[in-house]
Amino acid sequence: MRADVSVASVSRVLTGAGPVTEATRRRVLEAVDALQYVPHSGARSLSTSKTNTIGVILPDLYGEYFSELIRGMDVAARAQGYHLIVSSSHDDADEASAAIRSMRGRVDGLIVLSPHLGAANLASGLAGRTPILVMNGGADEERASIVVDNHGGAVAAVEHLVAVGRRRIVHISGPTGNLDAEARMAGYVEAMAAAGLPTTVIEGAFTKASGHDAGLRLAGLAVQPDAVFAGNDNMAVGAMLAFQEAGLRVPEDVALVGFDDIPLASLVRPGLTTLKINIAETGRKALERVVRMAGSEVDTACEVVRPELVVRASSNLERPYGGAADLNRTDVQTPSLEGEKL
Amino acid sequence: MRADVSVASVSRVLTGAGPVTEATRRRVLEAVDALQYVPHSGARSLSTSKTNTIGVILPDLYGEYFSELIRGMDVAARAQGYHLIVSSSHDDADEASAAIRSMRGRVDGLIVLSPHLGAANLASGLAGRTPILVMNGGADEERASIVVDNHGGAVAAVEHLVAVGRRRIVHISGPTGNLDAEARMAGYVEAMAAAGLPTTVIEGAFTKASGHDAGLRLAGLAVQPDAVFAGNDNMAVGAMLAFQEAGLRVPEDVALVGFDDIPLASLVRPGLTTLKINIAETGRKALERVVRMAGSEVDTACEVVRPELVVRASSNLERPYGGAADLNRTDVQTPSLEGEKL
DNA sequence: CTGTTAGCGCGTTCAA
DNA sequence: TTGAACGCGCTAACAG
Repeated sequence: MRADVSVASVSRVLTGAGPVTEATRRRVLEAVDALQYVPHSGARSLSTSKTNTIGVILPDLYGEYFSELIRGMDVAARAQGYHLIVSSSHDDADEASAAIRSMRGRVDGLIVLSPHLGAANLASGLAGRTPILVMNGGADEERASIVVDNHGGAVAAVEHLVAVGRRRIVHISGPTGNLDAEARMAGYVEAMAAAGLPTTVIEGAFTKASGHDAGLRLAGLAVQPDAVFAGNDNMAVGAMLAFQEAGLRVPEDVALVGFDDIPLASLVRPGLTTLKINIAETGRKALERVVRMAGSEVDTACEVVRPELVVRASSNLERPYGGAADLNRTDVQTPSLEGEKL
Repeated sequence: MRADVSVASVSRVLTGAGPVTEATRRRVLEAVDALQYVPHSGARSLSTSKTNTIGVILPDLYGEYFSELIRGMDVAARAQGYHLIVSSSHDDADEASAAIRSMRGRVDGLIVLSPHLGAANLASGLAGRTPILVMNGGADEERASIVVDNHGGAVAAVEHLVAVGRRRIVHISGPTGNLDAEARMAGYVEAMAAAGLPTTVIEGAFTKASGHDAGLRLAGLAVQPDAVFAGNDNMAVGAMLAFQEAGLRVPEDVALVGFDDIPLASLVRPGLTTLKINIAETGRKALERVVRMAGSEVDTACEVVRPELVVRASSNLERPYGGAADLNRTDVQTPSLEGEKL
């Protein structure tokens, strides 16, 4: 060794654990500096069985919902001294399951958002005791999870549209098989029934393009709807554009409500009424919980995120430009999240 | 061992290397299945000194530019059997440098986008021979890099605005210290000089909010500009909203050009004229190059991405709704990228 | 307080 | 073809 010390002393100095004399400590740091030595975190992980890394399994990275979520997780991860490893674009359960398996020995915990992964896949996916937090829409009694109150949000959306005088309210749903989508649709159906109104559902795919398609079809109908509740903001924005291209006015002819409150929702004209989920904040919570679980804290709670109705101009005749003030609003309270950088 | 074989045989079966009898091979696979055995990738990495992981160092995850970029990288990574580990929110060189250091032994290569990191920091950051590809705006003679032709793009923007009859063209710049921002501003200044026009620059921060602020200031001027070239789309959109709130019409009163062609650019009304960078595609290329470098292929090339002027309604009186067709367009050619999922 | 030693879980020599 | 031993770089337990 450059500093005439053993590897153990070096380890002690670098990890900060164990007793070291100030003199040797200085010698070690000096040598580290001279040799440009950087510890090999892979080897450290093998020795400590701690990787300080959390894996995130996503269906896809497209759309602002997921990028916001990852941003929230990443900021929290940095604060906790953790790294984030992302894995997306899993089109089926097998792929997602393989992705989970390949994470073994690489992560201390997992956050799973892939709706393809049922409880069975999760159990078979990882042999050891890798903590898993699921956020794929299905409430899980046994496992740590975060779910959005999709049903309640959808009911609030319909009730709002009814309150502003709409009656022919159509729902553009998310894809079948997606639990979030199905819960939102169920809430719509129930609330419409409660209001004594007939239901109409067009299936979308949570994408802007599918919302656009649905909007064009609705605009071409003999009896057009006077309101649309879309399963998410992405589709709502697509539908809004379709309506505008077809010469329909929003909200005068068709009121529009989305779901999620992605950043884009407050930027489109008219501003989009939606059910706000504090996305980045939810990501932060998820990461902090899984980190605690990695510290062998038991956690089988199912946290429910309740979306909040944010009324903007798309469903409100009295607020033509509502939402502009949102530009300077910071949703997440963490100081480091303030402002919006490139 | 469950299958009465040595660890070596198991290794041979699982890695596919080395000679194995069909009989033992079957026994091993059977035991693997029964035991729910999953190889420990961390240990494997230590042994092979291959992590199959690429690290991405970002200044921040905010905004569509970076999420698109990561998406392109992630898709390519999966295709190559690689994982992606992201690390963002490094506000200064020290933090970013620390982030790089903590990646040692964790990744096979690095893609660095932090503009804070000069060549010096990069060199001192990683001791060993971890391949690094830089994309932080500065052309690097020695190192593998991908740079955008910011100067050329800015010149094209100004020439376009001049061609459609604008004269009082103001630039909203990105933050000082950001190399991309500075090159775009330089291109603006040069092109304006070539056209014999006076320059005005307002400094922004690449954020929507800063573009909004700049827009409000410009709208309040005694002599308002008849065109604005913003350093990126984010700021252009912010300025567009500010103009609309101030009662200015785009493009009739003020034409607007952005930079990047983020997905939002074709969605705002009017559609935003911009300099298109195929963001996801650029991310894909970056990942593939760094993976090749990890396979000890030497690469010190500096690839230049030339942005393409996309004219939409924000600078064109004859195309009030230009950009709607973009909804169904797929920028990246990879099949798995088609459509736009939640 | 410090140095020596034994694993962490794998891939990879070598000898059998 | 297979199995036993070694080493990847580090930390944790022990002994000095």
